[in-house]
Amino acid sequence: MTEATVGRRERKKEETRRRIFVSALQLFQEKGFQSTTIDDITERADVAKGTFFNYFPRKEAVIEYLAEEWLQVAEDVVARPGPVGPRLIELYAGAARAYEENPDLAQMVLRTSMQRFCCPAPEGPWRRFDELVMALIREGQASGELRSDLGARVLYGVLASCFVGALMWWFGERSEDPDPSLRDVTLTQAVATLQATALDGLKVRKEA
Amino acid sequence: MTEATVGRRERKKEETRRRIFVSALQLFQEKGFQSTTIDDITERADVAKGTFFNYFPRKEAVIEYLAEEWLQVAEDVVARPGPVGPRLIELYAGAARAYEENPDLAQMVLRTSMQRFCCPAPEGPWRRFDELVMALIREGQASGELRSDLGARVLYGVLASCFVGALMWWFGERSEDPDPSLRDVTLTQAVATLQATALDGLKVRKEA
DNA sequence: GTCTTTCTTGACCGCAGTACACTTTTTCGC
DNA sequence: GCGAAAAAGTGTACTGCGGTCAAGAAAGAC
Repeated sequence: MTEATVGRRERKKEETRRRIFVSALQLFQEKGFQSTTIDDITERADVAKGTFFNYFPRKEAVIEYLAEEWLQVAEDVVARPGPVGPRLIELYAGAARAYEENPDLAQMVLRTSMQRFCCPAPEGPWRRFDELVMALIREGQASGELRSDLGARVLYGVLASCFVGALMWWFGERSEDPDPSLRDVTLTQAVATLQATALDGLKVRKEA
Repeated sequence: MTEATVGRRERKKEETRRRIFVSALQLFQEKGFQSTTIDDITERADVAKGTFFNYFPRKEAVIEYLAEEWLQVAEDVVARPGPVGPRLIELYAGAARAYEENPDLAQMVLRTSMQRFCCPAPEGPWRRFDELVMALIREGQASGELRSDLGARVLYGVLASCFVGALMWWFGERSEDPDPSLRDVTLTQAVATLQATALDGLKVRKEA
């Protein structure tokens, strides 16, 4: 019963959410976030306007929902065993790959995230991402892999920044440089390069 | 003529812009950016709604205009003689001070800037800030003060990130830590601490 | 004065989000 | 099975705000 009964209603509900979600993302990619109206979305999803708000309280909530899905992937990475360093890198490299696969959507996610990070108390998926990375850093500090003379949150700041920096570099190269070989540098490479600078600062210095 | 005639109209225009600008900032501080309506602003500035859009194409343009004013200060810092390092630091420390003096407004500026940085081609004041810091970095590379094995834009990425990281740390400490002594760490201190990690990566390594 | 240019005005539009009364579908006790 | 309660969906009407626009007022040139 628990399987079949929870079914019908729950299933239909999930299906409707999915239809709205997918329609919205399609339209965002086709016409951009701003130019897509709720009416566009509900028409394509074949539901009434009010139904949209049953599932997503605001238009941006669709983007937040997408962020949540991507976050699932990130959580799997963090849960893996082994040293902290590679997992941290993989976390950001994964984000970079998501970005390359779907720049338009990723940009919307990033833009929304950025806004959230600017306010003292980020909420929802970003708060969880926050805690996720923080836990990973604390683990690294406990195991002696990461330096402990600075607080975990400082290290988190550097790490997050490293990614932001990579993004900026990537955007910069792409828009400024007419050389196509340089323009084709991947974001993943950009993240790797940034490790050579900022990320190194996080590690325990063996020579000093 | 050029002095007296440029007067009347020109003067009134500037005065109207100022009145709208100041009213807007006041209201943003009193009720927040979102909750302030254009009607609120125009009512306080005692002009018609349409007049607002003669001066600021969008609501956020008020924030951009504020950013532009702050940017003037930054440009003076960059123009100063001497080694590049202290000027770079002063640039960000200045921003940090502006932040501490007026957190609410600065947060809005930051939020808007963040959004702009996320798109490949930042425009307006941010583009100029971009060029400003880039020029400073190139100067440092030319004089041998900053490492040249990485492109100027990479270093810029690290530098900008450093500031973002400091902000995140600052927010984090403030919201999480109940210890008031820790909560009173200034953003300027935060920036300084971040230098110990990310910023060091920029410098020419003398021992290696 | 009158002509031209520039600025101001308020009515107007489109869209996000709300409210509500109503229909349809699903669940579940009996 | 059946019928009532609960939940999800529909459609419409409404509010509020960001942003536009055409017509009118003010400033300067002559």
